Amino acid sequence: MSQHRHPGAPGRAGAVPALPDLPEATVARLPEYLRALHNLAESGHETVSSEGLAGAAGVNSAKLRKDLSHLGSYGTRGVGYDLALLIEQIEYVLGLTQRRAVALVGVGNLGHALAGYDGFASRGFRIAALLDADAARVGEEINGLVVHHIDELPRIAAEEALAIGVIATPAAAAQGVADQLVAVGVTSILNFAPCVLSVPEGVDVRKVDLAIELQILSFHEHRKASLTALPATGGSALTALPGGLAVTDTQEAIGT
Amino acid sequence: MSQHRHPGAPGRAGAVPALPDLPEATVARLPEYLRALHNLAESGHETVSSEGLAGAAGVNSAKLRKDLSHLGSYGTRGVGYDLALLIEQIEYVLGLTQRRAVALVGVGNLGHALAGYDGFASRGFRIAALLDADAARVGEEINGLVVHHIDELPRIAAEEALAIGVIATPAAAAQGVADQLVAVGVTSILNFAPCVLSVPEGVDVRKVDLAIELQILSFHEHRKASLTALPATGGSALTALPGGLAVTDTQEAIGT
DNA sequence: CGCGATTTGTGCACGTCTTCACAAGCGCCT
DNA sequence: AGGCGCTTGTGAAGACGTGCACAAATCGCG
Repeated sequence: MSQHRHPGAPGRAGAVPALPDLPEATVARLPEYLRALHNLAESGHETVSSEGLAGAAGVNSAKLRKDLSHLGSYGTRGVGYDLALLIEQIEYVLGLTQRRAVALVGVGNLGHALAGYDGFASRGFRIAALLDADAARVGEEINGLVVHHIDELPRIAAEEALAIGVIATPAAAAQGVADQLVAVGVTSILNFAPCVLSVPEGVDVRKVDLAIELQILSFHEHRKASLTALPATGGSALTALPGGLAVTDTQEAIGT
Repeated sequence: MSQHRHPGAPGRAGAVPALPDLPEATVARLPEYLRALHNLAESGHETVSSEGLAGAAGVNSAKLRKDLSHLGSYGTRGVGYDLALLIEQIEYVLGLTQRRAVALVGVGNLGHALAGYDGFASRGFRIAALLDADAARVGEEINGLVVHHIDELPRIAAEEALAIGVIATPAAAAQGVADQLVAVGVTSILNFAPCVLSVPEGVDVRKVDLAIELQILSFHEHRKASLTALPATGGSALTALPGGLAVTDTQEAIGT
């Protein structure tokens, strides 16, 4: 296929260039590729092979090639991918060429950490507002941003085009906050509260739950322990374990 | 199948009861079911139907039944699932009956938040150690725990059976910390640093990256915007957008 | 005791994701 | 110019996950 569909002119928005609809699994990996590409670019590389990039991103090289092929990407056979071009392509597809405004609701323990996290700014995100329902927290300044009351959300949304809402409140308050975010036009929500949000169709919700991740790991620990215990005598003690990893064929190392 | 294999006697460990090896997707959903079950139990319910539990967990009821069937669970047809029994089963399978010790490395912004997060303790986890490489942070007390230097990891691991390591360091330090954790026998790592860890076989790594989640949402925002722009005149302005969600058939609401 | 209402557990078909293996294409060296 | 080695892009097969639809099982009631 030398006939490319010119998937997008990243330079300037305006002409809508018919985004290819990527498999969801591919979309989830693109940010990882992007990070790896930036790292490689800083190390002075100009091009990279699928093998090299796959290694840096922790995936299979065939998977990587198929992922990139979905966005009609430019790579040259026998050489590899041009770093700058590929970065530009991925950033365009992910919509990172426009700096999106993020509203962070809930300035507790986690909210503080998120407000101070540089990973947001380093990609194309800008925290446009810190909000909280607790009047005692309103006015506090975090990382150069002042905390506003959640009731000011409509006013702020009118001034700034909020793209994404981040919920870092207790579970009990999360649904109400989600409703308020949806009401002012936010259609993408990142939810850190341990609860299920119900939102109208067309609104995307992604959930991050630290406790869930730990429980998944706990399951694998449990399974590994039962596997190593089986070939043993049977009723031996389960006191001190470490020393050398014995397990052999269990699970792949990198989880998704 | 009325012949159950007696999948596990949650009361007491010792006899290893041949954990069924569940599909990974099922394992990832079990913690969510567990949380929903606890909520329902607090509301005074004794039993719950697959439909009811599925609603509370935000999944399809058929999926839920299939998931539960994998762990040979007890439900009674015509009635539903017994809450207490199901909770016990899931907690056993996830290995939450034993309180696992977690070592948290990196007490920066995020580490502070994690150290203060109750979600750990509320499930079967206990932060056994706070560690950091920065001598200025050693000795600081967070949430009743004292920060130790990372070099004390071997000593701490000898005293407590560390089950899980949590890495909340900058990306540059993460691989070194992972190596140290592996060296003292940790076989499960939860990585918050934005980088790929390479670990020996048999070690499980799960990654949580806030920036990646935002970028995935950004993609969907970008796609939604391009979809709503297409049927319009073509070159209209992309200034203020909200007012009413127009998108119809786009994506399911709850992401995984 | 039998019947109907209800709900679980599961066979089956479908869609998505992954992985292999290889042809097509590109650059370099002679 | 021609050949050779290397790398991309992709067809095809297999693994995995999902959802429907229904049989089997249980309870409650007349």
